[in-house]
Amino acid sequence: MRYWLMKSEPEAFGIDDLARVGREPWDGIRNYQARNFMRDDMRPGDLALFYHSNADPTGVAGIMRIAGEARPDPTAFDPEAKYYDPKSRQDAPRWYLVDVEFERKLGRIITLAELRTRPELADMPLLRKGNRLSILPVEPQHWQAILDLE
DNA sequence: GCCAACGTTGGC
DNA sequence: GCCAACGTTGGC
Repeated sequence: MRYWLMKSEPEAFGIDDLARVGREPWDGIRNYQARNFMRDDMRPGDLALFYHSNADPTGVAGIMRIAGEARPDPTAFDPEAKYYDPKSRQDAPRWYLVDVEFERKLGRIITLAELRTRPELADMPLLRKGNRLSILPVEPQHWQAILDLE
């Protein structure tokens, strides 16, 4: 089983929203690296940190479970959708999503600022300068170290 | 709201 | 294939 970190702006969709709906298609990803992680490397049962970006505070807010194999992102086909991409066609989908399930909300937000103070997390891709990827793999030892902060 | 970082697009 | 222009992400 692998571990992941997935970012969302809580103003659009946060951990409380996921707690309410239980399960959600993680749509709107329009970055090839992030897509490849979902399509090629994620498996049902994998766990992911739910990370609040562009938030106050920004940081890890909860845990969710990958609930199924990747499938084409239908919002890419919809001209009315915010993330419509005319280059993604039904017979040749360009963008994919995975469904995620709520696992639990953390007792508190583990902030980005706090993660940055931990030497054992220093080599996490999340903390590398300029990294904007919205889906990232997390090493098991980093996963454990983050949850130990809770 | 600003801006650094960085990915994508498209002209050549 | 290069690279300038442009758009987006996301921290602050």
